[in-house]
Amino acid sequence: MRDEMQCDVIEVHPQKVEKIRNHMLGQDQYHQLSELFKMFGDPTRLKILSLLFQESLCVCDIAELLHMTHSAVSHQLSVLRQNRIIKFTRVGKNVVYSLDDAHIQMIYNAGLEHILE
Amino acid sequence: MRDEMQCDVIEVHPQKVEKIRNHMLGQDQYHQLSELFKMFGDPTRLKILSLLFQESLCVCDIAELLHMTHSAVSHQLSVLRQNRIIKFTRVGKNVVYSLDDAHIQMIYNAGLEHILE
DNA sequence: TTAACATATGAACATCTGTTCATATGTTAT
DNA sequence: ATAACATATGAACAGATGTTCATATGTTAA
Repeated sequence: MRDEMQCDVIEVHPQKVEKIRNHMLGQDQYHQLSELFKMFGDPTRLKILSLLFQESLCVCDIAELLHMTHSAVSHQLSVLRQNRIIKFTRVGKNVVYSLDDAHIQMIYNAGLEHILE
Repeated sequence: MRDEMQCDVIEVHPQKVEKIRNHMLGQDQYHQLSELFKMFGDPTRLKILSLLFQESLCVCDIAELLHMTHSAVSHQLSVLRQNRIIKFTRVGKNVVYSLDDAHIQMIYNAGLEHILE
């Protein structure tokens, strides 16, 4: 019934624990959720997102705004694309990136509210 | 005026870029924000948070619920504590952890809404 | 077609992250 | 004080992450 944990059954509050366990998400959902939040866990990607909240932009504009190489920006855009945070359309020589989903800005804003107290 | 970027001023849409630049946050704020989101970027920490949304818990209960070693849980709790996501109080032999701020659940829920479409 | 521009991508690299293991600290009951 | 329990912490390690560099792909204009 119990595993090799050190603390005693009496100490662990078993009914409390069982009740909480029933309300947990599935493993896969925690994983999905962490992958989503990882996208917000890097300053470069946050900057890119905050730019795209204002306006759709090409790689070149983003690189200029962030003072970064095109390559570094393109790699991050690729990550954001793969995680369906942003989408893109080709316009002539340029590839224009924009937000894929309104949820994204809500998550960003929820975090921003927190750090601004 | 411009740096060693490859693309031409005409291509970069300079007034568009300047307008957007004025609305950016400071470097430090992007960093703070990314540090905050990093806390949500790991399944173990998400699980711990989702437990604490329901109820304050001691390390032992959390380890039991997550089938993890006390040490691994304690390390993550330490990270969450240092980033002021959770707080703790000692109750006899136990240390009981709980949420530090209502914002935390809002951020989590915003993410959860997104992955649930 | 060729040259020039815009973006993408693979490999390499240094750094960061999360867990484990061993050990230390702190609390309570005896 | 001592033993047993609960938690914390440092070092070490494997795996993930972000940037750079070199190169490839794709588009447009000449």
